[in-house]
Amino acid sequence: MTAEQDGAPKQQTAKALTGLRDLVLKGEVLPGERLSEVALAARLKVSRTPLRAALQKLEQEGLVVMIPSGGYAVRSFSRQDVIDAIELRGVLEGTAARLAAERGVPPAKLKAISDVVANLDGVVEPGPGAMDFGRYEMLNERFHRQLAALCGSDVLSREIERITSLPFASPNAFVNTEADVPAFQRTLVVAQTQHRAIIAAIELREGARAEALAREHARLARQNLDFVMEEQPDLRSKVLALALMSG
Amino acid sequence: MTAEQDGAPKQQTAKALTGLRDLVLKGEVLPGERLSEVALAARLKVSRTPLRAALQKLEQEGLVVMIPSGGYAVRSFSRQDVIDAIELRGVLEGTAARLAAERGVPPAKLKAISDVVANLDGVVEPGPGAMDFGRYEMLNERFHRQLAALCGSDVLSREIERITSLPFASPNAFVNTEADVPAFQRTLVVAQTQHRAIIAAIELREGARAEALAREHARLARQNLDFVMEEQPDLRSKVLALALMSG
DNA sequence: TCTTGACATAATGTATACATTATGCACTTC
DNA sequence: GAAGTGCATAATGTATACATTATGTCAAGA
Repeated sequence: MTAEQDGAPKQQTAKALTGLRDLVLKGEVLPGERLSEVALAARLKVSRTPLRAALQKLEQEGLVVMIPSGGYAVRSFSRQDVIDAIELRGVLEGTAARLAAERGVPPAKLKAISDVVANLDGVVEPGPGAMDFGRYEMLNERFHRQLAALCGSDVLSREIERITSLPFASPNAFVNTEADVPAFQRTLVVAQTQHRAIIAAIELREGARAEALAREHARLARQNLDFVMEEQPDLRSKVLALALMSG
Repeated sequence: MTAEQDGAPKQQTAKALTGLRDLVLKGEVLPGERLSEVALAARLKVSRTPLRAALQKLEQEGLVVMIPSGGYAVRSFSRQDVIDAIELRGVLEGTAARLAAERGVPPAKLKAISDVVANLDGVVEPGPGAMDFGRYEMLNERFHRQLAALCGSDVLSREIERITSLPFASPNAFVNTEADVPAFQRTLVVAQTQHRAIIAAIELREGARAEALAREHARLARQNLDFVMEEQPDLRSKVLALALMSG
């Protein structure tokens, strides 16, 4: 038996990818430190070959960087990097919204995303019991995914997917935190208002407004970032997405 | 001798990368066709391992796509894909210009890019003899590269570099063609005017204007694309960057 | 004749052996 | 005592062997 014993032969690289991503995001490998291939391969129970494939993919995602002398290291992000990534998500989602408005959207797609917005209303509306943040997270991701695909451009949706793969640039990056901070819960109401407005602008073919709204929507993430960093630093450990940020 | 005989040991993947890119761009491997690893490895005189690394990098650049059943194929781009890639370059360069204006630029960087613009003046100005398109190409690439780095955001410049790696989204994609078409030469004058205006807007901290100008600047590429496709289809073969475009 | 099945072939995915290069440590020398 | 050199060790980059899976062909049956 030269090949693998347990998993399917083609999924070793997937196993390495998810395992490695977990190690990075959970902070079990520190930024800047050189990632030993043999050690990681042993730890993840895969061979070096699929591990190297996973490292390359993670470099493409931006989580690790190549060391000039060879090998890889966990990338460390400055606060400015986080700000820029959020800004960039706003710009790209803004472009998706503008192009959708300018070029028009097939009714089926418009109905699908409108349904998501309607479902989000049910989550955000103050009702009996606590707000279901898990459900919000799921619907919010679905909204942003559908928005990225709304204008039908593969080139654009690929790019949005790329920048969104950075955990702190994800639309849900700060949602987990909000559960613990009552003041944050109200930002979800604002966010949902923006969701509605973006779709309305697209339906009305108001491209500039749709773009501006989507940009401002991403800006909420930056607001949350600033709040965590400057007013409640103790919250920072609760935001898993910020584990990669130094400083 | 198990290792390589000729090249340096760490540069086999670079050799595979450039060689494979050439094969794709020169159209020696047709879009949609499955890329045989063994055949390519033999053709490029490298082993399968660095070849696979190169394939992964090219997938990240967007030139090839994974086949669900395994392996890779040359990606085929529709005309809409080309349009979207150009639009996206405009959006990203616009963001670079806006952020540079909003955040300010260190004088050294500003002087460097201003010098490039000044040198471009010398190329575009109608003087004795034919226009030096090679020099324009070099300076134009330098201008766009410096613009991408002007605001100092690694996240943004990485993204611009990515989209620009698609040959038809490169700032120089249509410059080669212009040499053959006198009417096109005047577009270089317009382009240079826009170069000047973008830098001026950044110096004046006029972010919105800088962004709009950079977007409009990319739009020149789309104009050239439309001209080639609709008015002079025979020119299409001269634009190497369009070899990947189907339809 | 068309469809379906099995089989042979070839190609990918994985594992591992090998060669080169980088890195850390000890020793020598100034 | 500090700095530079040489060597041993370990890690990366590359090549290749192996196992599984996909694919195309041929034949048999409807």
